Amino acid sequence: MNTLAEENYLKAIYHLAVNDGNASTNQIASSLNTKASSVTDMLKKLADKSLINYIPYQGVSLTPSGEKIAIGIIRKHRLWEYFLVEKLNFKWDQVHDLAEEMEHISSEELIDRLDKFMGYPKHDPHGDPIPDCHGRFDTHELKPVSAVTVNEGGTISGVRDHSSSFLQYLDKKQLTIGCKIMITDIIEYDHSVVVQTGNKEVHISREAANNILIAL
Amino acid sequence: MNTLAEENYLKAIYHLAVNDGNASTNQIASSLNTKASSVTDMLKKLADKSLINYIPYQGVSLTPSGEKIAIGIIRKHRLWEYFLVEKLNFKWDQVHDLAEEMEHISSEELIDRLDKFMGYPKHDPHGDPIPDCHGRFDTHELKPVSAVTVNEGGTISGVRDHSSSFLQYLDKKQLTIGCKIMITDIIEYDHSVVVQTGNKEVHISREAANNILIAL
DNA sequence: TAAAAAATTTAGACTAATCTAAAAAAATAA
DNA sequence: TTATTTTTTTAGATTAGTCTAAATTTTTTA
Ligand SMILES: [Mn+2]
Ligand SMILES: [Mn+2]
Ligand SMILES: [Mn+2]
Ligand SMILES: [Mn+2]
Repeated sequence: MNTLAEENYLKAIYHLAVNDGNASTNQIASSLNTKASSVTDMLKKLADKSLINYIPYQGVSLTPSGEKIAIGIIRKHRLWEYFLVEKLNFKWDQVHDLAEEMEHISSEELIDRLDKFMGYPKHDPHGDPIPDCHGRFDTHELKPVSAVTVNEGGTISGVRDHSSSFLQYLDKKQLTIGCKIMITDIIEYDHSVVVQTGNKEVHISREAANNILIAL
Repeated sequence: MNTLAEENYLKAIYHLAVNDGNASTNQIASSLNTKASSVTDMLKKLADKSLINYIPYQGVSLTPSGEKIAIGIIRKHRLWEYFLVEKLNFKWDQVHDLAEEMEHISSEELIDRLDKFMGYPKHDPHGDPIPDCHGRFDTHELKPVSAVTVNEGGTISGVRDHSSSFLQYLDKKQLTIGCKIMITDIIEYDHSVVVQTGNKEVHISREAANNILIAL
């Protein structure tokens, strides 16, 4: 099928192109910790395989077959993350790097059986949607806590920052996926936010508020 | 750590050297479906890393650190095979190739947690012993059915041929790991064997009898 | 709109892993 | 023990993926 490097490029392009549908050489290079010249080489290879639309100097987008592969890898990544947390009791801040490796296990049948074994979960430990075996997934809108007004609230359903340090910080503050929260105050001075969670009140920075996503 | 190719070479050398402690270039080449010249190149690399003892023209053996790596890979291979059969309901003839890929997932912690999750199984679906996290495993003697006399019997505890076709054949004859059997007759003409299993009697060739291992 | 800066591609080199063909060493046979 | 065969190693190429440095194109700034 495709090499490990090709799969990583397709996935990176998919994530970068979610917004404007287009990814630049430098964006890809920085997201894969590689050099722009290496990216150019690979873009030619992927274009030859009709997995991306590549116009030199103009950036790239995925073709339908490229997108199908990318979504397949994301499906595997998120299912393995779910497995690691739900079955092997890893913490949500420990699983990403492991899943980066496991997402390249090639068997479709394996991943479909894993999906069934776990009861067809809809979201990974970070709240991200898990594509089903046809590549479909829900894409409901979430709001960053920083965009919510006082006395509004909702359920924590996602994060924008997936770094271990941020996830550990959320654990400590008991702000995890599924928690119902209510914004009780916004400090004018630094835009930090006071949040009611369960019986506790916690105080978080504007930056943290910007990286926590809730469903209203 | 080590590359995928290096891991495969170490594992191949381990399996080949089980008997006489030594593996030849050609043996390694044929077990990895590669050419002798490629093997020579890799042997130099592994010797540089002190993972094998290599004397040109004399074959190789694993050093203690090479053996430790090889056993670690075999542990992963067999634990994943167990997982695939016990948790994902694959058949015993479907899991080897999948495990060939999964055995290279690098995390030790992952495999130790998987081991715990499954209750520290001692044998894989083919009866082969699973090394524990220290690399220890039991090595009790098994006898091929072809070496057993009439009216003797025991429990099927291993196979020498791991091919899908042989495993499917055993499934069909209901000769699977854990079955208690008794040899009721040995045909003089072709050394084929009549075996009592449960309430049935099955007739198997000398070759098949040679590839079924029992504990007395 | 011309100059400067930034982004991207090209040129040329490197490593890991593989191959074929030829040379060398070891094992076997006459 | 010499000749033949088999095994193993060496020599020289190839492919995927990466790099640095230089050239080119695009974008921004003045
Ligand atoms: Mn992840
Ligand atoms: Mn995730
Ligand atoms: Mn196997
Ligand atoms: Mn096995």
